[in-house]
Amino acid sequence: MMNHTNASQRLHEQLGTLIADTRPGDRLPSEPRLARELGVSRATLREAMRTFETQGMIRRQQGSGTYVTHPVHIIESGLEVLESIESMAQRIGLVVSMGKLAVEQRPPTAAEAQALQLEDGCQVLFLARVIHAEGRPVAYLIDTIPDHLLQTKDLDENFTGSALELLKNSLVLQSSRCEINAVTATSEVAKALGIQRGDVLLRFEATLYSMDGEIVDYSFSYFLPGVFRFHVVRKVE
Amino acid sequence: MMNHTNASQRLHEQLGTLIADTRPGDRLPSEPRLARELGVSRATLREAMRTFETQGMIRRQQGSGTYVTHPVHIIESGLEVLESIESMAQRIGLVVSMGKLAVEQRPPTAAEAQALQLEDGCQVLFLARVIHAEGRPVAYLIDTIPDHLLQTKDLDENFTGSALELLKNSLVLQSSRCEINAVTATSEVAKALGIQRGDVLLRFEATLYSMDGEIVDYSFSYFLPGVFRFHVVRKVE
DNA sequence: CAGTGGTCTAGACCACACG
DNA sequence: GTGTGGTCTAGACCACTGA
Repeated sequence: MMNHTNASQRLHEQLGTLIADTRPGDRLPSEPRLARELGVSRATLREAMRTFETQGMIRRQQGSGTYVTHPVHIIESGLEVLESIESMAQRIGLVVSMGKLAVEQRPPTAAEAQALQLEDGCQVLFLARVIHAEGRPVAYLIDTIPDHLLQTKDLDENFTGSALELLKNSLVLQSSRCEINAVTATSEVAKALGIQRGDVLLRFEATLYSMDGEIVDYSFSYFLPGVFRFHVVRKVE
Repeated sequence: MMNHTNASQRLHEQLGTLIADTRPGDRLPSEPRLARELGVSRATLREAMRTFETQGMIRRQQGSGTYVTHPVHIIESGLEVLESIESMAQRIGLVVSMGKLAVEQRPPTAAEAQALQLEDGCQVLFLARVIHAEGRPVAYLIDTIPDHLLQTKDLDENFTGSALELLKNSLVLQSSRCEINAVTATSEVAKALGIQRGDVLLRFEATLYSMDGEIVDYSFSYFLPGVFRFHVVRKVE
């Protein structure tokens, strides 16, 4: 076989069986050791591990080790209806919780001002938080909301991470325009989700409209592939 | 320099300005030379280049060089309606064409048989092709169709790459169920699209239903991020 | 043929986790 | 402190392109 991909493929298979043979929660051998045992360099091994990490089969924790993860139920959702992650998870009996939360009240960036169609001098409430399912980070959500609609003081200890639920309290919402793309994780997002910079993520960029046509929320949502299964029914013609 | 991300960020900025200052179509300095000039190793430089390649700003061609690409018009489409890429492109006045085409008539794999709900002994028509826009590969499409619906002989020289148009000729179609995910390119797909293995792609996995409820097509579509902008309107409640 | 990008190696230093 | 993963380096060999 001249095919030079066989080396990578073989390594991929070896890693796959190793992970399959390891009990969930257990730790894999360290990278230097595993690289030696498999006869490849650490860089190559890490590249091969990336796929499994992306699929959520292993979790790498700096300073501690690489662990085989417990399989996570897949969160499935149609995209036609806007739904919070909690709501999606609840439907399949999955427990989700909010991890790190960052709140800022500040002037909007140029992009935010444009997306929200804000006048000069307005401020926005900025929310960034990690969503966990079964103890693992699975999504990173960023919302930017005009501060005449929502302010820091409106966030109490009952805030679960869903900006949607929060806005529903004081507004009648209409719909969200959501752009879908595939991106690689920046350092910031990678850190929040416990993955590596450069790993692949599904990204939603959305603007939320209230019933009277006002833009009330501009958000970025980053989802771990493998945990979420989003679908849409597309009609012909 | 305490912040270790500053090195990467600075490199990213340097690369960005270099690309911006280079005329589209022109070649960048070679990797070894550029790495020397920027004071980083080739591996680090290549990692930094990956982002720009993903965004379609540069094109790397083995044995030849790295070129700054001409900006491509963005192909925008809503997902509610199933539409061929040609049709999408036509709306914005973009010329698309089919690149490499592979056709097979063979028994289905287990996954294909399950997705298409085929009985034993059936055969399928397998279509894989690259779609180009403005001379650049932008999508890789794979369709699997039961061979009682479509056969190799039905593909004439007028085949443009759209399985949808082909099926419309003989069937009344209803809708498509499309799962959306972010993936990294396999060697096969990377080669077809002229990107690197491991680069990020948007993937649609779809099953197409005819008006009488029969599954008539099972497909995977891989899209270059940056070229396509898919959106969906999500209603509240 | 020389030069390019694609891949891999061995080794190093760092920030971090955990005892 | 010790060992982990995260990152970077210098160098090598390969497949491929194009003169």
